[in-house]
Amino acid sequence: MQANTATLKDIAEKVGKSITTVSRALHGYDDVSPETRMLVEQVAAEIGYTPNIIAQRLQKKSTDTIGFVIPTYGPRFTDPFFTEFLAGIGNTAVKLGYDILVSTHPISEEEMHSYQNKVQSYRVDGFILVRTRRDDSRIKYLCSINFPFVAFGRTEGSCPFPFVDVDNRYAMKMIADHLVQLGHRKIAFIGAPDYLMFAHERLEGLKQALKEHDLDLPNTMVKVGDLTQISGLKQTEILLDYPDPPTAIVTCNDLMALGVIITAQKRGLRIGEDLAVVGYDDIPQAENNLPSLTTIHQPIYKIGSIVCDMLVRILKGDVIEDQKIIIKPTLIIRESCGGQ
Amino acid sequence: MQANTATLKDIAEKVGKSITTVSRALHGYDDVSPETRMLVEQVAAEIGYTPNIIAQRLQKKSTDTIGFVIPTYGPRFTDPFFTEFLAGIGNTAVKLGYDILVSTHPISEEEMHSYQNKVQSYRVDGFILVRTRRDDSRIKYLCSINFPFVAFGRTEGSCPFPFVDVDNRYAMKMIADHLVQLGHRKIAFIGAPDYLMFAHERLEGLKQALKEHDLDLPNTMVKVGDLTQISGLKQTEILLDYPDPPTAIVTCNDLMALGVIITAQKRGLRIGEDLAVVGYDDIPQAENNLPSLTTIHQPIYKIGSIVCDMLVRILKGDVIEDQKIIIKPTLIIRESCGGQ
DNA sequence: ATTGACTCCCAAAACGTTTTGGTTTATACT
DNA sequence: AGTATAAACCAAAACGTTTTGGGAGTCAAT
Repeated sequence: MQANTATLKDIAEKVGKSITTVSRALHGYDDVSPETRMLVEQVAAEIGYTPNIIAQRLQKKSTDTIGFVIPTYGPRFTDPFFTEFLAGIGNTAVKLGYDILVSTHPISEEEMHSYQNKVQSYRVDGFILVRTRRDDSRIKYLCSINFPFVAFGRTEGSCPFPFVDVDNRYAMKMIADHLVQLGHRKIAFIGAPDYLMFAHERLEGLKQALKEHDLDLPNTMVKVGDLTQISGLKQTEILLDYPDPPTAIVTCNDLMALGVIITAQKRGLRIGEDLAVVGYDDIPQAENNLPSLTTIHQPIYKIGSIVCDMLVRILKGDVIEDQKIIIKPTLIIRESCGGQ
Repeated sequence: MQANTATLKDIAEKVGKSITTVSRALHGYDDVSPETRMLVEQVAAEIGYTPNIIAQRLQKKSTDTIGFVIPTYGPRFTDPFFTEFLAGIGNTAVKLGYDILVSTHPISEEEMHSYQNKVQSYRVDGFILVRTRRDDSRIKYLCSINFPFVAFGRTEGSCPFPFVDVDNRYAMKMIADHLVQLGHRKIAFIGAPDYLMFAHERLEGLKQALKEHDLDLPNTMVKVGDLTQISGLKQTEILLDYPDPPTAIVTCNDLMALGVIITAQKRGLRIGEDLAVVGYDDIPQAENNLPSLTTIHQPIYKIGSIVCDMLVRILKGDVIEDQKIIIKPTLIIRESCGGQ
């Protein structure tokens, strides 16, 4: 069953030196003679020696592994966000010599077990957190035991921790300004559950930005979706059934925005003229859709990469000067709002 | 930095027994008196003992970890397939007590290093392979060293290995029959690079199925995409520019099919009437699209789950009676082919 | 009094690595 | 001749677990 089982001991026997010397030779210590080092390296290559990572980890008391728990919603779970983010952390981690331990978990009580278990059994050195909640038990837990982690997103709790976040309020302000400038006064919002920090921020951001234009965002114009296309589709039905429907719909992510467009098109509305639609994320489809989707671009891949890099630096004991990174997103204006 | 560091030794000291006895008590051996066992369990719970997984692994010489390498294409990589598949293996793995080590890697020379490295340094006990190639160096390598793995998809090589696959030729036959029955004679195909086993099978399957209807699939009617929406979009431009364009376009996945629809719509064609479009995968969007997409449904989540389960059984030394599972997909008829 | 069976326990080895705290030998300096 | 200094090496401990191969004590049957 096993390919390779060469150990330091095997090398030591071949070269007639001790295990200590072999180990030190391979690690570049300077108390090994050049000839010995050469010989050791040669024999190691010859018999195909690869260090046993598990033994190294036991001795170092670290795992060089980063934990990443993907919160899933139901079995038909698919969100472009996660593959792109995963690619970002994955490609960075491999460069820095770290492994990624991924697990998937519905948001639930048990979710915490997943974290606790990984911490307590020394499976990972640190975590990357995503989809932060306003009241986030994961963050509370990790803070309380002082376990290293970096989050994509903030929380409302008081404990300080390193994170990368996108300026959601700024994004909503850009959207509001753009829509108002195009003449819209009746604007609706399809958000996500309010316990999600980013959903809350986007809603509050939109409210505030509209207020600056002396516009109100009444509760009837705020719907809660679940970030899937189909929920965008359904919430739009409700909004468009109003006697006085909105002329613009802003959504919490592109997937839902695509749903909005479909419902509107089914009703014969012309997107960009009868109804303006704005998404959030700038997934690849936003650009190719018909009509193409005006949206907020967040560099997900890059954020994954930054988050991973920060975590590794923390794990290596570096002092992080900039623990709280806030990224300004950009508004990508396309066809779905018309007025071009 | 660390929460918990209780070891067997700590328990042993508290209860005044040896480490051996404590270990055996916790593992349910019957050479421990009931009182001792009770006491050990109580103390363990009290001081919050969790076994050090790394030490266990070193001693057991196994990692209880499954490797999964996601082949990525460029940084804007996002494919709904992978999140759903990952959720399938992830949720199954956690139930069976296995970890998943995910890494992302472009298809390249180095990709093999990623596998070799994980094998040689004892990082994983087995692999799950996906997107198999007709000539697959990963499979050759793992077979040659007799390392456990299960694949989603087959290969053309001769070495036998356990896999789950979808009957691609059967799927294409269903599509061909359906289209021919609707009266189509000029059918085009937008595939994926031919080195991918599933792309090859689907193309060959379509050719063969058409031949049974005395229809030809000329090379001009076969385009190669890269599974992204935008490539579906572009290849369709070419097909529709022909003086004698196809009346139906079959694609290798739904993302490309969505691209086909967009290009056709931009040109003012009515999908389902002027042009029939068929996808493959049945991603959630296929159902919600306007028009909804006729496609082949593959139970990706379930396949992930089965593959994971098979691998774990192999790792545990079970004899697998059914090493080659072939799943019959279903044709989901929706609006994009019309004729309903 | 011995034997055998049974119950309960444990010291030590093993997994493969890195690190600690040396020793030995040769060379150079007083 | 004695003493530093440096170069090259290594035995043993440590990381925390599981397993091996026993041992000691009790009780009942011979």
